Amino acid sequence: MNVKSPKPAVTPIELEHFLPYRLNVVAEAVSRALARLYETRHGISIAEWRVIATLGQYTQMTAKDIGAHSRMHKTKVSRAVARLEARQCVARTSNAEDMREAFLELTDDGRAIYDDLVPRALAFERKLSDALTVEEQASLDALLSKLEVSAFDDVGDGET
Amino acid sequence: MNVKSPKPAVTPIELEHFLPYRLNVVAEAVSRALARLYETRHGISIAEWRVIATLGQYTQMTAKDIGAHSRMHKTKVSRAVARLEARQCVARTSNAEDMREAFLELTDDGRAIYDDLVPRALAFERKLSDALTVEEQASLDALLSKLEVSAFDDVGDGET
DNA sequence: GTTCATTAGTTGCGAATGTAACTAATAAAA
DNA sequence: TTTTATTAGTTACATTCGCAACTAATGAAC
Repeated sequence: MNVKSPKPAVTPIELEHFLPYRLNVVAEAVSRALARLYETRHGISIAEWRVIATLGQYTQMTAKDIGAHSRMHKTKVSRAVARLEARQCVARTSNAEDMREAFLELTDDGRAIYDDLVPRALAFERKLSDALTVEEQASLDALLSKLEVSAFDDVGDGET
Repeated sequence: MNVKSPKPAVTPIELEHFLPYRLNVVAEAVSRALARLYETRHGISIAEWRVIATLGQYTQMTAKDIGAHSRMHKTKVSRAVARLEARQCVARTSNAEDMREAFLELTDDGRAIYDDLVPRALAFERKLSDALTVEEQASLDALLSKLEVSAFDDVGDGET
């Protein structure tokens, strides 16, 4: 009892190998690089890009559905759509059957942005995953899917 | 010339399989769940956790080194450290050899938080990667490393 | 030693974010 | 029909973020 407990000495975490940290660092680096593309070419944010991408793929959708599909908070969608509408990239048609919601579509301007960005975004992705073999790419896709399930379901309601 | 060019018709991107999007969604879900842990137990943010984790691992460091190690913008580090200092979790000792910088260390309170969070963070990670086999975990780690390199070096200074 | 450049760290500012509260419309209950 | 609950979407508010500009200290050039 002469040494005053020589430090709690928890085995430390090595941040560099801590999965949540690593995922975040990679995702952030990728997002940032991609955002630069959207921003410099068309002055749009990633949220705006996601709205455009969703409408480019599905033609017509409500804000709620866009949010569900692109996994964005409804206020984020609302504001992204508002900006895009102000810039005439998205058109709103209220639904006569349910006046709470409105169908959103790309305008010609919006589609022009989409058409311009799609090949570049794909090229970006290709360049990114050039570091991986085809098998690795497939593997990564599968692993991300598993993590996604795990992250949304399991984690977050753990013990405590 | 009777049809007015039947839509540009770029092959659309499927957002659900677009790597940057997927990485971001997974990373965000994981971060959010983990942040809830740090927040509810100790009222700290992820940035603050990263500072604590870095100091927990390396004992003493300057703000600059913390930023480099945990890949955070210097203003983010500065503000996180300021909050932690105000809460007596981090102590600052200015370097007599170079008065611009200061060495940072965890106080007892800071270390208590660290000691409390480390096993929980590791449990969280374990739970998360329980969805994967051991080989898959190793594979993911390697793939993330490759992507990290790719994202930081290659991409971002492409053509245009 | 004096000037100039660089570096560590902080702060002002505008933009972006999520929560919670709100509006307006629909649906369910009574 | 009238009340009550739910839903789509917007907005007020507080917080967070990164860039750019700043301060203070060090180092380099001369």
